[in-house]
Amino acid sequence: MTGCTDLREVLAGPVLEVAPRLLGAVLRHGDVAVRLTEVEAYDGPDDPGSHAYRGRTRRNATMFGPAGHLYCYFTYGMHVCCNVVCGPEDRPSAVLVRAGEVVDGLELARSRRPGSSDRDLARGPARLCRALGIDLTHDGVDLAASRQPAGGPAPTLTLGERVEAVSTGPRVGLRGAPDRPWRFWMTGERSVSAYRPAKRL
DNA sequence: GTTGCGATGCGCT
DNA sequence: GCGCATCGCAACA
Repeated sequence: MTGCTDLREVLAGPVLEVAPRLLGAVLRHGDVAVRLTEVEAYDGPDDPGSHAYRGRTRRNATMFGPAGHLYCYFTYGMHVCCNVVCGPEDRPSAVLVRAGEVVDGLELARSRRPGSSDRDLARGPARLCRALGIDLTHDGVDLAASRQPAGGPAPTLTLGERVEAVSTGPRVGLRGAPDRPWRFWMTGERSVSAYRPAKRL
């Protein structure tokens, strides 16, 4: 905890540099903590895969704000996914948190995802949010906030050591710009989401 | 291990 | 209306 300023500073860097640094970081919400093993970069207004591509709307407003905030959105009628907003403030960029390994609060995480194996608890962006208990009410929270707001714990992020073995590849599940190798994961990690190569075309 | 498909509702055009 | 930064389950290898 050296701090919040450090975190904010790191996250305000170029998204393609920030993304790999988030590998190994720990996202905590209350009693449950997840060590991130897979992330995906969304860079600026010119990225056809990004929610910010078509300009600012009510939903993606958080992406246009300062780095270090959590951007949560609802998709596919039933799932919540979350991103860490990063980059300079005038550039809507974010890193989608795709998968991780539960490192604390295992019991609670299991109870939120009954029937799942421990390995699958946070394997996938929507699963990870569910395991952590993150929902749309957490959209816009400041991960580097020094104080917890009243009314319950807020998610926090702690950077880890820089991970050496990082693999990259194309992003997952996008229609636009599937070609950019902006997905990062820890090489050999089994908790990365199952990638469906060569989807429909 | 893989591939295929339906569920489901909000945000945007 | 349409599409979606997905998941879980069923079927198959």
